[in-house]
Amino acid sequence: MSTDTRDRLLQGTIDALRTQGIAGVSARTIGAAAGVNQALVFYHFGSVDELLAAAAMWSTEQQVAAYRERFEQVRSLRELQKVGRDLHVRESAAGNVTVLGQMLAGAQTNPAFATATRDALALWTVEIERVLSRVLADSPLGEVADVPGLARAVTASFIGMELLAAVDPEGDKAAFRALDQLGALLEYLDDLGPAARAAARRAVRTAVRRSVRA
Amino acid sequence: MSTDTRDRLLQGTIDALRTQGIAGVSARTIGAAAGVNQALVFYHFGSVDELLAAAAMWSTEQQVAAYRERFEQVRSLRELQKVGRDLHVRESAAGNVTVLGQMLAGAQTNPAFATATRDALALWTVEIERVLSRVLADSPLGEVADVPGLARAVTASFIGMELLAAVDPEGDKAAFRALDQLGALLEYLDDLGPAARAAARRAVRTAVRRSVRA
DNA sequence: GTCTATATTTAGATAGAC
DNA sequence: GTCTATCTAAATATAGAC
Repeated sequence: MSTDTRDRLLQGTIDALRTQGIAGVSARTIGAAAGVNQALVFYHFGSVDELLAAAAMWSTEQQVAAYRERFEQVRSLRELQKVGRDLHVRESAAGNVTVLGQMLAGAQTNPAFATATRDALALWTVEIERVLSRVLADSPLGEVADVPGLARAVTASFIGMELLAAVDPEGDKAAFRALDQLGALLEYLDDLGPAARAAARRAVRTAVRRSVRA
Repeated sequence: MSTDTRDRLLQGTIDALRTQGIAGVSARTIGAAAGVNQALVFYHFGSVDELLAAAAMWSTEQQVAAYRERFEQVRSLRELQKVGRDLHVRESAAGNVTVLGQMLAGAQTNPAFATATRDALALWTVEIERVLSRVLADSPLGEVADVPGLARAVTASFIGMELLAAVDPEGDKAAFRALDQLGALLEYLDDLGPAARAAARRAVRTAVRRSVRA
């Protein structure tokens, strides 16, 4: 069946990307990973690049869908951190996030990849935006925070950490610990009294104006 | 002269990495970018991979050296953010940080790259650690913060943002704005009274214990 | 030390049999 | 729709002339 082979090729592309990286994928490595003939890459997707772009979206859609329910249950920054940590540990082992890193690397010099990767990343940021705006709703940060910007920063940082983890596992652990501390500091602000919260708000607003000018 | 050709090859590798990406570099593209014969890659460095590894270190050493003086003059989180922002704008245009992203992508599936990239990243983190420990010296965060971890988180996030910038410039701008706000919030903590600072310290310590258990 | 020439392998892509 | 066979281009790497 056709749909079956298409899906095998999409999954094979992800597997090849994971084991060979963007520099090592080819119609042949993909075909081998998919268990089908390499010529089918061109029959179904036209070119290797188009298959890579399609696979990035296909894979990310699945990933995001798998975490959507957990995201929906998040009610605090602490819980969001826990989901992020779980996601990092789990997908680091599975290597699914690395695939986005590979696409992102390829996207730097390939406009078609850039479009596909931006679209795939958007699937994550939309989800994170939703969680962040809920979680930050009644914190001093929430009233002034650029939530879409924060969501993008989180996504970009996450991918950076994912890439780092492969070359420096110990450094990656230390980095995650440090980010936990940062989250704790932000949560502390939620527990402040009204006067202190107003002061924090002013501090953030001043910074926003400053960064707009810069 | 031999040293001259070696340097030309190293610089050519960086240029090729920037314009072709890790998936597109080859002895020929490097030779062309360096203005020398492709066979010299093998004569001087043994293989394309070894040249890539050498170039990552060579380039990062230069980069870090170019920013060392500015880092040394940083006395506050605000100033560190400004240097980071400058570095992002400048090197984003020059494409020098992207090179580390390309190496990092290649490192995911190539142990030799992983070693070289970890060493190159270490040059940045050492520098950032120094600045952070100075800047955070008398903030509540500084007393409990995992400064080495924070330095690695900063480095990883920076590279992630750099990769993001190429595929989504608007999203990248928004992300940087959001991080500025975060910095402002942290600076606000420095301006708190003794009682509030003690509370913030406790909040962070609790988070550290929690994350050690997790 | 550098270049030319070339052996060998692998990649992208297509034609045509089934 | 899928596979075999194959063309062409490009890659790594080496031998040997200069």
